[in-house]
Amino acid sequence: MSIIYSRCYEINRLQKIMGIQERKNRERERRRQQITVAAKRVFSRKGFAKSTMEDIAREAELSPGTLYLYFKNKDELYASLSLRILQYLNIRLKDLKAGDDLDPRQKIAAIKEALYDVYQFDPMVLISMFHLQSSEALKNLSSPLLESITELSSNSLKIMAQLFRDGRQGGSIFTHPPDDIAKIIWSLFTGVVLWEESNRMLNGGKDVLKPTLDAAFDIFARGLTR
Amino acid sequence: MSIIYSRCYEINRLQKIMGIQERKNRERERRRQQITVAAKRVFSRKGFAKSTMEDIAREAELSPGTLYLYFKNKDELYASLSLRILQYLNIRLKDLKAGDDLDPRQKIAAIKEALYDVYQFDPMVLISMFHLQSSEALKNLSSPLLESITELSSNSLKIMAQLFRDGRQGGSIFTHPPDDIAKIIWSLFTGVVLWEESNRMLNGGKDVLKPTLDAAFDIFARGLTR
Amino acid sequence: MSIIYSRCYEINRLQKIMGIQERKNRERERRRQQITVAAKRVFSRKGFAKSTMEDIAREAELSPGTLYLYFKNKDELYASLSLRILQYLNIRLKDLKAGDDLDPRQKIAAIKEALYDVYQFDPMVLISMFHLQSSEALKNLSSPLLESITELSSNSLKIMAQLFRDGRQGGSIFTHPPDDIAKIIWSLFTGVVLWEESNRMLNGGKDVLKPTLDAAFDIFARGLTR
Amino acid sequence: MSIIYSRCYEINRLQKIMGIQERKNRERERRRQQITVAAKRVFSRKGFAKSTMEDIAREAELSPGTLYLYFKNKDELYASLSLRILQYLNIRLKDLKAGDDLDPRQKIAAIKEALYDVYQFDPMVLISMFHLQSSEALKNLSSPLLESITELSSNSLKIMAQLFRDGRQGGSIFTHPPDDIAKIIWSLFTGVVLWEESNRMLNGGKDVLKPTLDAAFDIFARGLTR
DNA sequence: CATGAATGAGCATTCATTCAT
DNA sequence: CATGAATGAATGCTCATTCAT
Repeated sequence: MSIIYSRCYEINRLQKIMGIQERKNRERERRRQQITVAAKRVFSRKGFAKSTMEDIAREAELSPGTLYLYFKNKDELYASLSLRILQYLNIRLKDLKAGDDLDPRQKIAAIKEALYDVYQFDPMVLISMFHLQSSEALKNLSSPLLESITELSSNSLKIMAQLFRDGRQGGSIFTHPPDDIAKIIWSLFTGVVLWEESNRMLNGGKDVLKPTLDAAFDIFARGLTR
Repeated sequence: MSIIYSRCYEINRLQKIMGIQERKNRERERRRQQITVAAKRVFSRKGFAKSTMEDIAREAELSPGTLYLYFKNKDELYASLSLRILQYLNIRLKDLKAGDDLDPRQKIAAIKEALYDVYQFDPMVLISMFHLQSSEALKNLSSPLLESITELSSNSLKIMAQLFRDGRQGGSIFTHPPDDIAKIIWSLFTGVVLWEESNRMLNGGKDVLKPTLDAAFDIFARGLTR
Repeated sequence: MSIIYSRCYEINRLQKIMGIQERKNRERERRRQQITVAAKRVFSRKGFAKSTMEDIAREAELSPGTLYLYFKNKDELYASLSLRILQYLNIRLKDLKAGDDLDPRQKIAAIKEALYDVYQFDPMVLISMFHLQSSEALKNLSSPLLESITELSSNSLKIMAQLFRDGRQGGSIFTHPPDDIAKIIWSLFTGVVLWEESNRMLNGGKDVLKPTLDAAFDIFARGLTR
Repeated sequence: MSIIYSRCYEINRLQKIMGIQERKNRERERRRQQITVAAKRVFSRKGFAKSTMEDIAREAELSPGTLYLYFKNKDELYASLSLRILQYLNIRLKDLKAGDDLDPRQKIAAIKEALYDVYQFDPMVLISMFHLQSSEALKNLSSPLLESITELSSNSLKIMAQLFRDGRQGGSIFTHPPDDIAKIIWSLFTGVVLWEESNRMLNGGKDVLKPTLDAAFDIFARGLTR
């Protein structure tokens, strides 16, 4: 009898383990998203420093305590926003590199589009990412998160550099090493975004990021090949 | 002792009668500088968010209350740091424009030096300025200060644009309008500074700002003229 | 599989029909022990104030909610630890009193051993019991638990007093009433334990409880009889 | 002129420094007392764990922030209560030792009075001191405070031991070393206080500490000399 | 002008407890 | 019975700002 009983128990347990774990994980990921989305909204509305955990909790229709079940602290919650955008950048660049519908030169030209898409993907968070990166907030992050950020960041740069290397084998002659080019392109991109952003904040006015970005990359591309 | 004391009184009275307004003003300006310098030091040491008004007061060897006699609030105190650097940038660019030892082409090349000097002048504050500009802190500033900032900022851009216009009359043919070029150059500069800064913070490592900046401006300059 | 499943159902039904109340009770008591043991371990490791219900649940390999099926609240859970030690003390003293291998004088001498055994039985919890007894925590306890504690406590004192009364009939002449002696002995015991404990915490050093306790009881015994 | 001026300045400054410093210190000490008294009252009323810093601030008719100008944190505030009582004990014992109106035997007998006075001085805080000493709270204290506590504590013990040593030279023959006697007396004292305290808390009833203490010390004294 | 003690609103974080599953 | 995710009140502590002296 005890054998049958324990078997029943086993079966139930197995059934539970099978289906439940993945549903749990999906549920958990959904909650994280829910919080992330709320955080982004609050942050856009009230600014980084003025947003409180309670604001975010209210926006997410959760209690403050719940936030801490999914994020270690406020800094990590904010950092996780940056993570998402870096992941997106990474994916876009990987796809670009892997794609076979473009020749090396075209791929290089397409980097600009990828970067602009990143901005489109989440303008506010992109801005905040610059905040984060140049700030003391980095010191409070847990190492796994910090490592993810640095790795994604350096990975994106590496892919860009590789695209330039491929371009060189495709016949282009660049004036500078691919690694340098990659990081300067990224700097140019962030610089323009920041400038247009602060400019719009100071003077109001309309969004002229796209044309400015086009001009900047146009000049840059022209100066790049010899 | 009482004799000395009464004499002191006389002297005070005389000083009052003389009533030199300008000395007052100069004195006042000296105090502001004293505070500004202290703020900069504290800020460099402890980071923007972690610095308190009391820290600054202690560094300035003043009391917290005194800070508020010279600055409306913490945000204005910090913003005033940015002001100084913008003033420096402005002066440097004005001098460059007014100088007659360089021809238009050389002047354009000298812009890079001017920008790098701005960074040298006060690296930490330059970083913080980017923070400030792209942030909610701008909303708390009093209009006079905000106007000063925007005016200095736009003025610097205008001078740079003018230098390019002069260069055009000096024979250079630019691919883009001088105003656009000016703002893209500024963006490139800030972007590179931010990148190198955050990179050093994340990965440690040595300061390679200068070579990166050289490379960036080199590429850019090459792409600029046709 | 469905066959097995339906059989499981049968078994469950049978179990219900058999409905052994006592097994339920024994099971319930086992769970309480499981929790109590876990609480003690956590408490010893992290200290009274720092231990959370979740810590205890994790240690007991149960969920936090389950703890509340067996204990009304955190205070009661902790109080139940004290209960166990008082029960032990009670049993030891009862046995001592009932035993017929010692004469009255020897029994009195054996009290010291009993008390020391209580300390050995669970040092940390004994300490915590003093905390509890002299504290506000008592106010939050439910009356049944509180009554158990006071009853066990007073019972132990009564047995000790009885031992002294027996000793008087055995020829010893005590300078003070047995009830007073009993409570002073208990006080001496707790005082020495607390002192050695705090001393070890403050100054580090090795455990010298036993010799101190011996000396204390030695002096006390000498002063007791006339 | 500048000499006279600077002299005037010096005189003013000296006058200020002279009178002000001591007044400041006295004022500061007064505030600490104010807070300490309030803390003691709140603590007596609501118990150690349930008292909040805000409660204490309200009782002291101050704001929460002010408390932190005088005490590093909650633990230190509470520890400072213990400090006062240890200081009192120390003074009482020093006076006892220094006094020349009692012979060595009488001094030893007077220890009991001193200890009882300590209890009278501040019963609640004495209790809390036992809490503190046997608890994890010790770990959070700053070293100066911790050192003061341990030093005062050990000092008191040393004085008591010395009194017994003096008694030995006065002709008394003790069964145990003076150091051991001192610590056992202290243990006996604290044990009795705790017992009576918890007993009154559990059973209500009137204060019978004095007679119990008398009895305890009576027995102990009798056992002490040979 | 300068002071610096006092303020008190504000916030991140914790954790005992509950309840739908 | 058991679970454990969610709760949300509670709290220690901070710090920009004020104001009586």
